[in-house]
Amino acid sequence: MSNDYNIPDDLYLYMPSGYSSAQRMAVAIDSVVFGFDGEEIRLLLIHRGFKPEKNKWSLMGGFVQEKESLDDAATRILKQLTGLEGVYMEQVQVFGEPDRDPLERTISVVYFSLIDIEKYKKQLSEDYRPEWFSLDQLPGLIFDHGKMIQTALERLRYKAALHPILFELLREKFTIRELFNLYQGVYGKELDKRNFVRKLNDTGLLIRQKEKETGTSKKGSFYYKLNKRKYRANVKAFISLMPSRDLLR
Amino acid sequence: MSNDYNIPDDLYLYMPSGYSSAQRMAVAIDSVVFGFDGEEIRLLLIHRGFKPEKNKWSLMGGFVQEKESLDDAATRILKQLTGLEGVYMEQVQVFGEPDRDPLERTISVVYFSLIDIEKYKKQLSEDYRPEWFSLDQLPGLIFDHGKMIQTALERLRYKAALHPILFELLREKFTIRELFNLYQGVYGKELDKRNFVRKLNDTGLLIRQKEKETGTSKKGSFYYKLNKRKYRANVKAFISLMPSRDLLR
DNA sequence: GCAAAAGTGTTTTACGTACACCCATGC
DNA sequence: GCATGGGTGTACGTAAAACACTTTTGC
Repeated sequence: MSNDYNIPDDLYLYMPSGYSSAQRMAVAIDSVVFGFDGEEIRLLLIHRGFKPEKNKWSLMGGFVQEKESLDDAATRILKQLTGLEGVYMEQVQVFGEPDRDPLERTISVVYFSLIDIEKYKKQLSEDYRPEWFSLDQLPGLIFDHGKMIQTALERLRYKAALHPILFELLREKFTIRELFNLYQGVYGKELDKRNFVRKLNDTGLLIRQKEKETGTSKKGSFYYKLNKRKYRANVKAFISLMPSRDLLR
Repeated sequence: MSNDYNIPDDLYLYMPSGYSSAQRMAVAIDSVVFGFDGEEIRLLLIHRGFKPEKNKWSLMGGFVQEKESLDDAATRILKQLTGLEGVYMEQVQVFGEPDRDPLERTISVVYFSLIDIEKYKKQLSEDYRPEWFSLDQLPGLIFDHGKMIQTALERLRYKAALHPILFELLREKFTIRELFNLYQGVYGKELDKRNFVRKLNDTGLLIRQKEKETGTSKKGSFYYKLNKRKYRANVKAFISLMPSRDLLR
């Protein structure tokens, strides 16, 4: 018996130099980056130009460094790819099947982030040969990255059904049509424009600008900005712009 | 340059024998076990009988083994403590601050589980000297376990506000009063009994039994069982027994 | 003048909420 | 017969949903 309490070795036990029975594993971050081009929601993937799995696509990822928290690592990796900081980001889930990575046991912490696709298009690091993909045209992905994306998307839908986080995907100025397209795209579902707009106005989150966007219609549509004070107060609150009936399946 | 694409070494790179730049870390599970005694919700902690942090309390935890998935590890650890299998369990979040464990860098994946406190009281492994604690009387906890509990509780509240998972905490037969107490306890909030009961009946999740529970009242109150078929179909759906107004803060 | 998108209102329905009384029983 | 917890019903208000027409302007 190794201790007074009949506790198996694989439980927490302090040893003079590290835990006795813990197997050490590589710990990675994989980042699911969502963007929105005004028409549909898109996902940023990087191209895998080396073997194995050459010519497949991959989430942007990397290993957690020695003195780095998980959030810091996720932030760093997103910045490497997009040049962005201060982006909305959320931990989704950890993936840790023993054989998920054929090379060695690796635990991967998945984050999703929501970025403004237009504003940062040119800041994208070309080192990774990134491309934006439609959700319905995703390519073959390495490892369990397809499942990660699926899980991240479900989480996004879940969260966005109750909290107004999808605003993070829009430019500073946006039209209601864009927002409408965004919600329809995320949920793959037709919405009633009139009810949507009314709910939207009721939130008090929008500030109408004087300028109009004139590219898509003759009449032109007003630009809006987000009321940031109100937004910050409400991200944690329940604000659903989706019909309540069939939120999740 | 180590490769064709100008990719830093801390990104995924296949090397003949493992990843070049990944620091290996211990990967642990910590398990937040909720139970309900008919009156209030409780949390299962184990006593830390050895130094450092002797006389503090701790979540039940352990390390992920070499060929074990995270879910399997969480299942195993719960079984070690409670003897239970087939329990409702959910991954909450990973905690990975660099200094969260003073002995060595350890990533901890937190799960919460919902168990029937009565049924399994006697199956508890005494090796760990476990005790049930009220949420408002939690003792001092090691490391970041206090924060883990806080996060798990928030997740439980979030989830249970929308999905009928709290049934997992009840015995096979239970009274409406117990369920009512449970919801009030989880949210620390007074509810209207009449509205609660009506919503409950509307769900169609309950099957009234012929027997009554007679301990707490002279009239006696009917036992109910969960309609398991309907329950399974609904765990993933939106069914809220909470007032919708002030669900989350 | 007409096509194309923008923008706005009303009616109906359903759900949540507030609220109060009778029932069965053990003592 | 009364105290205790068990169990049920109704009226009201608000919010969601269904539904259609007018406006603007570039061509």
